[in-house]
Formats: sequence, structure tokens, C-alpha cells
Amino acid sequence: MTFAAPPIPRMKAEDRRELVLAAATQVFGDFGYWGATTDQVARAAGVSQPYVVRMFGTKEALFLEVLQRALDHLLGEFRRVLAAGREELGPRLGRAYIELVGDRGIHLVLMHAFGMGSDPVIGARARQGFLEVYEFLRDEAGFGPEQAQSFLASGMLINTMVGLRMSDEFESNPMAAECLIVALPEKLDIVLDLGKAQRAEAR
Amino acid sequence: MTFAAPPIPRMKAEDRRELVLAAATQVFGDFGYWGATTDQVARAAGVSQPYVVRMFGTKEALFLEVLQRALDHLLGEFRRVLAAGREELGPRLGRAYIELVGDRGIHLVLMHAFGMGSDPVIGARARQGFLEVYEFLRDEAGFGPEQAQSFLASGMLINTMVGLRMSDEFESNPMAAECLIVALPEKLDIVLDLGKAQRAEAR
DNA sequence: GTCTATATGCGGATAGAC
DNA sequence: GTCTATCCGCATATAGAC
Repeated sequence: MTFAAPPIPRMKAEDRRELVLAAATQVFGDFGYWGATTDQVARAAGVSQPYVVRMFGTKEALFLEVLQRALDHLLGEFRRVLAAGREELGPRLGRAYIELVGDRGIHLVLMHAFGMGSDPVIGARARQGFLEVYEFLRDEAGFGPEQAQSFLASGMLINTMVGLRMSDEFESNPMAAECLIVALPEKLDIVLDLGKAQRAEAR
Repeated sequence: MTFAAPPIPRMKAEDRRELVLAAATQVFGDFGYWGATTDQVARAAGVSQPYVVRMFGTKEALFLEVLQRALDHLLGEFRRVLAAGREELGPRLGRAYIELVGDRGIHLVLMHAFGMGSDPVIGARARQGFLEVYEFLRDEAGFGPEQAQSFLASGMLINTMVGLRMSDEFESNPMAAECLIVALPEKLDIVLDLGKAQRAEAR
């Protein structure tokens, strides 16, 4: 009796799911919800386009899941930092936020989602997510109004610098370099290293 | 001899152009570059879809023009404020920035553009535009590094609140209301009034 | 669990009339 | 200066095989 070997690399549903979600985070981050296609996601994950749809039902459901994971990841990291102590909490949370660039696409997905307030379903979820972060800062981290304002504002500026791919011009454009230095009080190196890694990978 | 009256309201090219650009600012603001369609723009301007394309060549060219005008408008207002005096410059510029919500769509178009850094042409223009604003703050307004950082960050937070349509939930969601109050140090009324006006108009 | 084939609808752009 | 008609390509989603 002979056993046919699986001709195509099969995976457990859960693992494949993670793979696709990671690819989707990347693609949605680069092109936004409307600009990204399920086919781009599929190619990035190494599967067929219909399979991506099959797994999540619709493109919208896929985006919602990507958004949810981005928010979970963000708040998870923040709670980890908080659990480690309350001294210098603001700077440590800020540093943790910047380090999320390691998971490529998180800032970008959030930024795109934050621009979709007019969408009845994604916009509603994005507002809710933003408010969850605000609640964390107020209730768990104990931030006062100005501290929360300034923290959130800095976060949005970081999103903007990432969204603009400003680090791509760090070496070629002195003005971009200075602007980056001004915008990111510290931990600029994290963003720059990530930018380099991405460009290298694009080749 | 009889003269046929123009059956359709004709306009000088320049006026029609302004009309379409205003409509496009609105539509691109709501749906972003990829999410907006030239047909939506056409309908909002009361003209046919092919005519919109005809006027600007491509959807991309139209967006670039909308982006350019948003930046011109922004820097124009900033220079006006600067020309009026240098006392309390930061708060006055901040107020001027918020008041741009009067021209509906400017913040939104900017925010969407700032998320398009990966686009070779729009992304490049968006980076350049952001840097022009930074240069203004540094060279013309005389801001120091931290002042520039905090001003730009606050601006991006304002963009985010507008992008999320957070003001839509000011009355129904106490958390959203508090978050708005915290995020916008002052001149909250401007955003709220605008939100109301928009919702009324949508009926 | 994953693919191929394909239906279907929509969006950008062109041609050409008035 | 502005429209109608229309082409073509692309994106999501479905059907069904393996």
C-alpha cells in the first residue's frame, strides 16, 4: 500500500492564518484598506487569492482582524511595560510604542484606520480602539490630561513619520534627517534600522 | 434670427475647476486617494465623471492638485498669522490650524497623503509638503526643536481626531467627549460646530 | 487545506457628439 | 465647455475540483 505525499506544503489552519494576517498587516499598512488588494495579501503570504477570502469571509473582515491584532499588540506591550514598574513611565511607554515598528505595519495600519472615521464599520472600530488606548493611559497608567494629550500627540507624529517613510530620505535629504531627529526625541535608531532592513528586503 | 440658450449651466473653466477641486477635497478627505472614485467627485461637483478626468488628465493629477492646494492654504494661513505679529505665536498658529476645518477636507486630505509614503509620486509630494511646513516653523516662525516637535505632534493629533470623526460621538459617548477635550486644548467648539454642520448637511 | 477557473461588478479612461 | 456611450482592466467573491 502506498501513501501519497502532500504535493503542496500544507499547514495547520492556525499557522496559515497567522501567516496571512502578518502579510495582510504589511500590505494594508502600505496601501491602506482601499488601496490594498486581497491578491497582494495572498501573494505576500504565498497562497492563492480565493483562499484568503475563504479564510476570512471578506476583505473587510480581514482588515478588522488585522486592526484588532494591532491594537491587542499595542495594549499588550503597554501593559507589559506598566507591569515592570511605574518609574519614568511616559518615556518607557513611548519607547515601547516606537519599538512596535519591529512588527512591520502596525503603526501604518493604525494610521490608515484612524483616517477611516466615515466608514460605518471600520471607522467605528477604529474610534473604539483609539478610546481604549486613551482609557489605558488615563485609568491604568494614571496619566493626567496634558500628559495624555502630549503622549497621544507624539504617537500620532511618529505614525506620520512612519507613514511618510521619512526615514527613507534620512541619508539623502538633510532636511528630512533634521525633521526626523526633531520629531523623534530618542530611539531614532530603531526607525532607521527598520527602514534599512525593509529596503534591503525589497531587493 | 433666434439664439439657442445654453441648455446646461455653462461656466468659465476656472470657476468649474474650483468647484471640482472643492468637491474633490471633500471626497478624497472622506475616502482617501484609493477609496475615492472620480465618479463620486463628479457627482459632488454636479458634473459628469469623464469631464472630471478630462479636466485633470488622471485621478492622480487631480489628487496632487488637491494636495497642493491644501498645503498652499495651510501655509498661507500660517504666514497671515505670522504677519500679524509674533506674540503668542504658537497658540495662534495652533488656533489657525484648527480653524482650517472650515475648509472641509484639508486635514483629512493631508492625513491620507501622509499615509502614502510608499507611493512614488504622491508619497514624494507629501514628504516634501510636510517638510515645507517644518521649514516654515523653523525658519520663519523661529521655533526651536521641542517647540516644533510639540506643535507638529499636536497637529497630527488634531488630524487624527478629525479623521476618526470623534466629534460625531461627542454627545452620545462620554469617553469620546473627554478624549476630544483632552486632545484639543482649546477651540473645541470649532470642531464641534463643523461636525454639526456636516451632519445637518448630510440629511 | 488549498487550488484553478470564472462570474460579476465597478472604476478610470477614451471617443466623439453637441 | 460638457455630455453620453463605451471599452478595458482589475478586484472581490463564488463554485467546485483535488
